[in-house]
Amino acid sequence: MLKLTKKVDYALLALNLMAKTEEGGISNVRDIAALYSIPPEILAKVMQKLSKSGLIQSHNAPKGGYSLKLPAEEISVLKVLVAVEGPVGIVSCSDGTDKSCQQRGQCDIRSPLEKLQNNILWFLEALSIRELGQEPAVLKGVTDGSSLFGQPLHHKG
Amino acid sequence: MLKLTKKVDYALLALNLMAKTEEGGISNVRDIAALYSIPPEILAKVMQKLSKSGLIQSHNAPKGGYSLKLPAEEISVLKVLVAVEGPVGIVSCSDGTDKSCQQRGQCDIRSPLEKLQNNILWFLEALSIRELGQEPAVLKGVTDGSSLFGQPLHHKG
DNA sequence: TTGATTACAGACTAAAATGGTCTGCGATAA
DNA sequence: TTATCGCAGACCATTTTAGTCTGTAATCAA
Repeated sequence: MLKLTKKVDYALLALNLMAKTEEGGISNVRDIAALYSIPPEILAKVMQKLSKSGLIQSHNAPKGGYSLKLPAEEISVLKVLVAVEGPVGIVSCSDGTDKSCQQRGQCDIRSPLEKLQNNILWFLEALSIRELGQEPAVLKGVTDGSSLFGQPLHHKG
Repeated sequence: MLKLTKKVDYALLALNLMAKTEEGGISNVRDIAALYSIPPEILAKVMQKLSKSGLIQSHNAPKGGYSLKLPAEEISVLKVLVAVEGPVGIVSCSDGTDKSCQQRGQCDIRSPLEKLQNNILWFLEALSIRELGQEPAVLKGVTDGSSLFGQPLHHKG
């Protein structure tokens, strides 16, 4: 629960690798899969989805493969996630999946949960695959939760 | 993916209801299940887990049921989540589930993902079931992502 | 022109997580 | 002593996730 799928993992690993290669560099599925011990067929599907979503560019030919279609700074983790797995929602009534929620009439916690979700989405959108491959220090503004709130509320850490 | 389970939904609905009843009030499974159209057997299991985790107190008798064992302000959504579903990790290598990650040797995105996860956990810990039942305005500090960061980074909303 | 190499496409199966059902036991207060 | 509540766990169905298999299409180089 609340877990990223392996396909998303694979996509992030691949994109992180591509972000580190020189501008316009081409990587192919076989090599990436071998490097990370990923089943090539799975990675192939994942890359095709990224391609269809316009995040990467395919080169269908010998010595071909994929290259980033956008600067690494403009490819957010959220975009990757949506490209690979579709719309994201921490509760099913918020991603268009659940058409007939049994609790809808009586549900009185939807609003805060949706706000919670918005935060998560915002984080995912703020984090690019460029930052993904950088050292922790660079990520401080995005991912160090300890400085995010004015008032500590009820958190005891 | 990245979705809360229905059991967690049910737990939050039940706890939110209990938080709104007067201090020390007792609610029983049958009534709560009926109110929210939840299968009673499922809710029963969920409540038992909450009880074992010390979040609520059981009263095993006629006219019995459950009452909050802690003030609603001190029961975080994260505690509920862990009580019902166990340890939380957005990637399996970070919750103790995955003992033999194939990518471990080559993985160079673990650190940022774990920081991302820490943020999510922090949010979940900062949000209590008391806030869960209050109007959106009260939640501004916790759940309005638009004011959380100093620098906007690459987010375009 | 042919063949090796790459991506594209989708059916299919296996495994795991999730959601839900069923049955019986134990505690307690009226 | 019995009806009402929680406790416990086996069991099954469904959905999601992960992975496999087969074949097609595009492109470049020999």
